[in-house]
Amino acid sequence: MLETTNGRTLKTTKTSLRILELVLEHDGLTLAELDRIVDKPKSSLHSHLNTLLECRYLVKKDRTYLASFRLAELGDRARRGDLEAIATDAVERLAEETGEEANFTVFEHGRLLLLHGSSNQATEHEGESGFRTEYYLHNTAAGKAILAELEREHVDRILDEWGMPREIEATVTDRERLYDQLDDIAGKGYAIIDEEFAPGLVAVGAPVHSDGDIIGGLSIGGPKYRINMTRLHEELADQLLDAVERMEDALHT
Amino acid sequence: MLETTNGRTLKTTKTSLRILELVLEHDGLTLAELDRIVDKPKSSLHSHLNTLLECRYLVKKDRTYLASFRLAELGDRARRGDLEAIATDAVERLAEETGEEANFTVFEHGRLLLLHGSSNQATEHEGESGFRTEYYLHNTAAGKAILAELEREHVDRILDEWGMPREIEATVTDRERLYDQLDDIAGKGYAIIDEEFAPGLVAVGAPVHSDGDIIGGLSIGGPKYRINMTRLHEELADQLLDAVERMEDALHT
DNA sequence: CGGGATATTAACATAGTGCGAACGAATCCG
DNA sequence: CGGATTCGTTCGCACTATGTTAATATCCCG
Repeated sequence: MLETTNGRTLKTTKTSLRILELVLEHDGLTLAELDRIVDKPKSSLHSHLNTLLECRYLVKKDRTYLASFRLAELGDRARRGDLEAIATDAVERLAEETGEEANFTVFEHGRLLLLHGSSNQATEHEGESGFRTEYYLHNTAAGKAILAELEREHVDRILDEWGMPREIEATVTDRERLYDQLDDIAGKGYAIIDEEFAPGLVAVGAPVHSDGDIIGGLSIGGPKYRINMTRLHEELADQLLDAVERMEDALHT
Repeated sequence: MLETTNGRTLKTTKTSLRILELVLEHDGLTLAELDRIVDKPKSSLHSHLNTLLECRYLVKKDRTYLASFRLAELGDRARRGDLEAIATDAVERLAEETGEEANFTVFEHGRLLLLHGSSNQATEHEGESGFRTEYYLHNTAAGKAILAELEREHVDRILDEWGMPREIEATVTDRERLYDQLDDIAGKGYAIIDEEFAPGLVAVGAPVHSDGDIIGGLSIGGPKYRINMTRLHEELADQLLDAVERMEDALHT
């Protein structure tokens, strides 16, 4: 699961995929609209769109290009069913036990992708498109816990690639300070965030392993007025680590 | 939703996507394995894999490339939530009413993709990978009903692209015979299949429209010993057409 | 430790892409 | 209703970026 960014990389494919993602994000685009977004000649864009059409990644309704339903089905195949089931169980049970919100995120390419969260059942991003599903490592509980287990060199590669954008005031944006925190975390096996991601939000997180490497992170969080630091560090951290252990056992088959 | 296959098409992107799909189908591939499947130099394949890695469509675990979880999330965005909900309702209700199996499929690029079927709850292709999710038009009830509504020229384009593979003995594989059937169907608004798709299976199907064009097809089917031709043509066809009407109303918002 | 398979990098020639511009086809507006 | 504008598609050239072959590096097995 290492990601090294060297080696040859095909620009044609890259821009095709970029265009695909733009169409996805905008829920459909026409050539002219795309032309306004991307600084490339119309004719070029046209070739890319046409290729994506022929490969059935897009569909054309009148003049606007839309993501195909086939893309959704391809995406489904990318899900590893067992992980999804196990993670969902773990999250629901943890949420139940603690009364707080639990999440499992997949660790991939230096970021965390939400697989299942207890708040929004079934991960349907229903309605509002503003729902976030991808997180940084430096400002999330599970993320910091994961970073603490990686070699410093790897941490650096990730930070180089993604940076450490400030989410709110308390977000750590200085590498040295983050390194210090990671050293603290390393022994405990879990990390916390204290309003570093969103106002009033505190959380505990820990990595989940399978087959020797980190596949994601489990976390519990809630409003600061309900969770004080002792509860976070003791009660919740314990429950979290138990849940992680159960998950890892379940994955071990 | 027309698909015309002319215009420039980028070979680089095409092979990249082909490789992506191969990785998907095989649930992970190593470079050497891929090399055995695809007749291209290893180094070329390597560039493609590397590009897909960098774009986060793949993930590398040891030496095998796997579809990323991010791909699954991208796919989710391709789903139009309203359609999914409406189709699911329609299918479940129809299955309940008739006691037979109902399906809704999306019409795209000359094929039908299963959105929801009453037999397997929630469209999870759990377990067996052999589960089919993509159908031809010429040997399915909904497919024939759709073809009957298209202009002959369009029908030809689709048949040219996909052919008319024989599924079992009774499958229509002759264009002229299919044309005749389509003429029959045209007036009725629904089509039937009689063991043309699978042994013992009969079904009725009809197109579902939204905003003027065909977006998919609804169908009911079951074993021939339980469904005789009169029930199929009268009872089930009626219930089907009612369900289609309800779906189209629901979609009209 | 060494041999065979596998992955990665390097260098080169040309196919294939990017580009600009010209053409057509819609669509808007007075 | 028709001129003007926006949008989509096609064409041909230049040159970049890809495919390829070959060499190097890494891994994995006994």
